[in-house]
Amino acid sequence: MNNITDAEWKIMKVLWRRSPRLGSEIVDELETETGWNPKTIHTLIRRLVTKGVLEAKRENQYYLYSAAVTEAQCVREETNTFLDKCFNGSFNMLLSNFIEDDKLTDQEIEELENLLKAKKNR
Amino acid sequence: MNNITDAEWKIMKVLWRRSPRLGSEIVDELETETGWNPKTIHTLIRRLVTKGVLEAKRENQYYLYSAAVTEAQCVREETNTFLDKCFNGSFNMLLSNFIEDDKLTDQEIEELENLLKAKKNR
DNA sequence: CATGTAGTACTACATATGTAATACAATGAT
DNA sequence: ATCATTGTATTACATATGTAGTACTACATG
Repeated sequence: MNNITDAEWKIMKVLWRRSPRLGSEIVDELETETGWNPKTIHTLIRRLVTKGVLEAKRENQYYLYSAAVTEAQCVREETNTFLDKCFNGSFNMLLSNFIEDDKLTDQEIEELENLLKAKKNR
Repeated sequence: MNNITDAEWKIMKVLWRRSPRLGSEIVDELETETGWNPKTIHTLIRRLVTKGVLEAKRENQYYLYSAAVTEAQCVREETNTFLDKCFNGSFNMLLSNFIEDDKLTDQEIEELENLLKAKKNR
């Protein structure tokens, strides 16, 4: 439903790895990696809370933040948006494109075949 | 290199289908489908020219627009951005996710297997 | 020739997004 | 008790993006 921007996505990833967390923990995880000012990180957190995809529970004087939507849901939405934009919504078109582009190693192709085989047998 | 936004992408698609085209032809293709005002369409065209992904050749008093980047290039960039965001850049992770999510019909799975087989035999 | 119409050039404006700064308050160290 | 630090709340501001509007111009038509 609610759009999570690229910058916000990085916050969500931290919370998807483990929730709940204090703001300071999120800052610790992201400050070096992203180079963001802690203020920036808190702004992003607040926006995510406003969007309803993060939950904030006040514990004493601080907030504990948790992901309120699953990564799977969000990834699914992103995937659909991406497929619509680039491949008219067709996953197979993406795949053919990828396969023809020689983006996959032989080993990856093997793995895929096994995945598909396993899927069919279920 | 240059970012093509979602709205701009629709313009590009028209030009990728056939180039060059007059502005009026682009408007004709998109006005009904998108509900955009012709002025809006021209704004998007101009931005794409500024970004260097469309070429504009003056023919008499009008411009003829052509795609200056291939769809394949753009799709590749979009794909990489998407994979990085959602699947740490791993195409196989996307695939497993998709397959487990039951997003594929049996027929699609067949098609994929054939694609992979064809690829391996080459 | 006078006008309407449509393309071109430029401008506008709201919302989104990235990236903070400021103001205030509570806590922890002197 | 005081002051520096750090969260919280609010505000700021540039650029991006969606979505046009205005001004000017030139062809097409009555």
